[in-house]
Amino acid sequence: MSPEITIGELADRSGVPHSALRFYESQGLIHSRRTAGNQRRYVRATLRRVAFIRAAHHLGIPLSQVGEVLALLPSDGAPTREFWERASHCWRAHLDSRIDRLERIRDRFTRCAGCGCLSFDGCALLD
Amino acid sequence: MSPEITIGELADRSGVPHSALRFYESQGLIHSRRTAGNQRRYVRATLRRVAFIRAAHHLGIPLSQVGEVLALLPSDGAPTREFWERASHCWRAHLDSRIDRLERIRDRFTRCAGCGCLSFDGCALLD
DNA sequence: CTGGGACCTCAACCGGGCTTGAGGTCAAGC
DNA sequence: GCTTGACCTCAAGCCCGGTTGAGGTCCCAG
Repeated sequence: MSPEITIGELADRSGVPHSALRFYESQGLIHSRRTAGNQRRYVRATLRRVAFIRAAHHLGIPLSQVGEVLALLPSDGAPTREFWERASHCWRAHLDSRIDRLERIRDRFTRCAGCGCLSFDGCALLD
Repeated sequence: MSPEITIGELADRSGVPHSALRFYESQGLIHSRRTAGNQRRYVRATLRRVAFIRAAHHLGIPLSQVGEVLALLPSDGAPTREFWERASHCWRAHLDSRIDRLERIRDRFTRCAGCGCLSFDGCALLD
């Protein structure tokens, strides 16, 4: 079991297609060494980075923000526990605010739909 | 006060830019008559249609779906009260399900962040 | 009748998060 | 040595909801 993995292995083990991995790399979220033949080789910690990226993505965090926080790690480093805790705290807040926003919209909508108005002067939905 | 309005008036009164109004028209969400000089003239009911579109948009409903429901009205018709009630019922459900989904993600995330795992076998976030 | 603001069309571009394809190279097994 | 599959780059395309710009026309007030 080599200490480095190819892009195919990374794709298989993370469930993320090659194309997306190359894209992440182009965005600076992950990094690779190149072999003499110009092929990518990843350290195994990259698996964790990819997991971190997918988890964030799943929460609706834009890649650019994920990049910002991953930039705080060494380029070949996996997220540590402390790192994960800080990020998750921040994302939890992000999720909460998205939920709040939707709930506020829903409540306003409920009042508005009740009145059936849909007019320009008076319908709270059309702010 | 003319029974018809220009695109500039529609833009001013609805708060939606010309470009977006032309785009809505290209998508079949609103309709216009053309003058001899090829300029658009809208019936006033179009203001309501635009309000309807913006309200839906605000709720996160894709334009294509808004188009589907607006297609049930005559091309120059404003949404009626009954129409609005049916649509709002449907959108309310849409909003509820989005909120549910986010809450489920949040709960799962909260459990996962608590364990700090971020591993591939066992982390619920990486399904 | 003229000036200028409102209007027209069509095409290109934006961001986000990739995918797809063309055309070429690398590496491992037989 | 040859085949085959995994890999490479770069460019273009997709979806969504528009915006921006170029180049041209309409129409109304003075």
